[in-house]
Amino acid sequence: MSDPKRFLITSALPYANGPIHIGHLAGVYVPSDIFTRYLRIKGKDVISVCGSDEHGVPITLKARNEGITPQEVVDKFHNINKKAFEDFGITFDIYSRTSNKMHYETASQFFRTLYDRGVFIEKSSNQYFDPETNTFLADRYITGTCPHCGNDNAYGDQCEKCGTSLNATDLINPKSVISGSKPVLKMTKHWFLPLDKYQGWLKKWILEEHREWKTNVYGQCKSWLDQGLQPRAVSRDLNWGVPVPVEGADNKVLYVWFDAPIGYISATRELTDDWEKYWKDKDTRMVHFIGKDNIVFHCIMFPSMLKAEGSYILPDNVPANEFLNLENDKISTSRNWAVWLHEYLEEFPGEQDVLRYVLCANAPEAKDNDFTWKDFQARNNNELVAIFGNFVNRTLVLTNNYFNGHVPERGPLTQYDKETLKEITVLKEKVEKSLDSYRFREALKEAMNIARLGNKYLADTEPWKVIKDDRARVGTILNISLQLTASLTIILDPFLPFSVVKLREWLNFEPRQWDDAVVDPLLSAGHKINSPELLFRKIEDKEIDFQIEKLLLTKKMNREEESQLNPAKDNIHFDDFTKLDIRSATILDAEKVPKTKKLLKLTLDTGLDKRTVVSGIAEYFNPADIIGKLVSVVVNLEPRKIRGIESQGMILMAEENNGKLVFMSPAESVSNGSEIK
RNA sequence: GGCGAGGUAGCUCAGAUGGUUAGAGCGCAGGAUUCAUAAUCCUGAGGUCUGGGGUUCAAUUCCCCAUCUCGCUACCA
Repeated sequence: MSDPKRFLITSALPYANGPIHIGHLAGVYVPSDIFTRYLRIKGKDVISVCGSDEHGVPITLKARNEGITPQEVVDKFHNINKKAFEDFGITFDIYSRTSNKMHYETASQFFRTLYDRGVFIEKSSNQYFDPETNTFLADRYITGTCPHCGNDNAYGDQCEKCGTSLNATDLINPKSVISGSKPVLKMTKHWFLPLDKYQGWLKKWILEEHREWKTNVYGQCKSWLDQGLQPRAVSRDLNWGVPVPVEGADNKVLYVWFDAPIGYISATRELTDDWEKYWKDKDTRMVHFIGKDNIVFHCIMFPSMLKAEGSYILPDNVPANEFLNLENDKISTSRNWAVWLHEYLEEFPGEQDVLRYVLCANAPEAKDNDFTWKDFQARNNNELVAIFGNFVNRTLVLTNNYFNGHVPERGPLTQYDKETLKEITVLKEKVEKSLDSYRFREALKEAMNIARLGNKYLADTEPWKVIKDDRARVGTILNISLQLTASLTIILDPFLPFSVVKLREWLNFEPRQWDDAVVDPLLSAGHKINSPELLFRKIEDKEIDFQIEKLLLTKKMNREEESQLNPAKDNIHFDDFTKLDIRSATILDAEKVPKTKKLLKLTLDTGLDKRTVVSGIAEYFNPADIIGKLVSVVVNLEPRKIRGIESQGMILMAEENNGKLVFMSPAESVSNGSEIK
């Protein structure tokens, strides 16, 4: 691996609609910070940039719900998260935000450059427009009836009941979320980045030149490239975001996926006038730390943008992590299923390193992992306290007791002494090798092995016995133990920065560079050390129980929320009711609609006729099991084509809150075609 | 439905280009030890490597089928 002149580390911009949780940390920020600190202590020219991603529809929706402005929403979370990162020791050189002026300028310029160069395709299409508020409606701003499952509250991009993704124009009875009025279709123009044009280049760049990327990253890219890329819109009709810098583009902003990664550039510009050195010099190595949900944006789209612009460098690697689960459940901001960083910092003050350690040791590098509080406790008590903390404590206490806090002279070395010292070099190189290839868990394990080595060394040499008749030998043993301890302050620096600061104080030892970890001796004989405190404290069962209780409470509240019934709908006239023609019918045949997850094609005997009905129930029923079933069916519903099959009616189902479906069947056998009223 | 990643000891995870007794940490059992936050050190028990086929002298590692988990994406590989 050739050595670049400098590094540019980016960490995924957290979306400013919620606080940071352990999933973010384990997936992105802990590894990126370890990597950055590692490069810094190696004396490399490195900058780490990040910031809040503050645009996009969800933030405007949140603002509307809470009756505040989008700016107020992002101000709140930007400040919370910026502080939480700082307090947690994530050392970004700058934590910026996409709502600031520099970003608007940078993003506009970037767009304009591509625009002037004729990179974009302009396309007009019909989109829903709210005549009352005079705005185009993003998909999320439209609700209506899902054509698949009949849910009345489906969004324009997706029905959350049946999970189908939709086009806003698919919805039956569409309704504007903003005004409640019925939207109308209106022509609107958008700009598309023709990703298909970069397909050939991307294939070569990723599939041939970056085979070393992690399998999850490489596989995902390959999947996209094999499918063939399509032009993708880079603008939206919205008034929250960076305005499209083109005449006649009123109320149009840059789409977030285009806007956000440019945030890395604007953050760098804000940090230093010398920013181009980091973005445009071939001797810079850029690394994107992200979660797996961001892979295509950072490996396909952003590189295409950079390539289209032409003067920028491309990422050298994109070490995306998988996801972290919490106590066997997916972490979810909306369901409050998370360990929030700002809460952790309050509840475990001064114990940043414990969480950093646990999240690194159990990082989801190759597959989704699970965070449990019990594991958190165990790793703290059995590893940090018992291995690292304990070794340090034994060494410093012995030195204070036997040599009054002075580093003793080193006498003649035994073979074992020499091997122990040599092992530091071996382990240091292992840590390096792992970090250089983004294997952080392995790196941490090897670093901890230095403390393990120390414990074993003390157990084998038994200075507390030897002291009775060979004080000089004990001096040598402790000298070597102190050497190990000093090395630890360097090797563990990227992982456990807070502990390392304490340890250095006790050792009375200045910060040193990475390669100094194998300098011998680091502490010269006679050097005075201070008296130590404890590096880590044991975490008690009751603290863990408290955290688990907290999560159980969340579960309970979520359940209560879910079990709340929808309020009754508005009253209707009897006439409206009599318009419905519901009959009993028998299912004659049922088969899965090919290439769908939820749809069954049913043939019914309604007494009046035999007809076909498409129903979104395949997840709950096997076709074979429901043949012969007596059901209720609305027979005068206007026929509708679903997946190319004309559905002539609707089967009545009762739906539990968890989505489970139950047939509304006559309690006793009745003849087909009997009217239900 | 398609595609991608994963399913390895009780738990959390490693296992590059296939090769003699499949690894680590924690947990567990036994022993040693007391300098240390009852921490440490040694030894040991524990796996039909999701299931079923196939290729090969040889497969956890390659191919096919099934199944489960996660992610991406949907008239489309």
